[in-house]
Amino acid sequence: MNLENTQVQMRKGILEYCILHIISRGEVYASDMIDELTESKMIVVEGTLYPLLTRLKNAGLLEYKWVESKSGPPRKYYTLTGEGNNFLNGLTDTWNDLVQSTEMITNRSKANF
Amino acid sequence: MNLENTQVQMRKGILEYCILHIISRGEVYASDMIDELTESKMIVVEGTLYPLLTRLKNAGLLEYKWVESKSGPPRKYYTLTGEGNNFLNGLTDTWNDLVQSTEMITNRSKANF
DNA sequence: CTTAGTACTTGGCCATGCATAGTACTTTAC
DNA sequence: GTAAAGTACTATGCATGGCCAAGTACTAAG
Repeated sequence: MNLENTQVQMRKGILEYCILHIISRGEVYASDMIDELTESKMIVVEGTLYPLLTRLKNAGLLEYKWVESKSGPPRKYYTLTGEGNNFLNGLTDTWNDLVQSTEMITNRSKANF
Repeated sequence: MNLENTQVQMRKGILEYCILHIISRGEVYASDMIDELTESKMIVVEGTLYPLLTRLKNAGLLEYKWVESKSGPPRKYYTLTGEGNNFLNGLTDTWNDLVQSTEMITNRSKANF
């Protein structure tokens, strides 16, 4: 029961939401996403991201196309499908509800419930 | 890959934080917590709460005392230990960071990244 | 004594994040 | 031409926590 472990647990599911959001803004490939996530302090490693992308693709939320690169192997550039967009909207609601619920609880302590 | 499932995943770890917060405000027993969590739309069922309380107690974050009830069996009234308080503070930071990171990502879509 | 209500317990399932190791392609160096 | 380094993606197996479902135990009402 340490903090690190709880941080991992708190991240669960939220990453999916963040990834979909990033992809919704335009075509990106895995390293782009890792860069942006790291920049936002949402640390993610390859072993987490790639399986997640595969899962989302298999679920029909994403699609990709291969694009050749000048420095290394070709890259998968991802985009959201229509279904992916709907799913993202659902997740947005879920996330907002969750944040609001949590705030409702944590702010009550100040108000001497 | 459905919304419900993701909602469950998103809840992971956050519940722990909410529970500790509720207990930090004063002695409560399980049904009190469920009532408050339900009120805040953070739906929780017995099978989720009780094991969580046991885990937190075994980790030394909580302690309880039995209090007899006039309408049913005695109740476990929980309070935070010193260690529990420290842990709660850590979780507060973690949660705030997570919310901030997520907002950093989700708000960028509006700004035409 | 039986029934209903309240409070707590237990065992097993499942999805996700992660660590780790591995594959495949391209460019550069010799 | 081939060895080394770098980049991008793949695969496997584990740990954790929320949840379902069934079960125990105590009290009060009929």
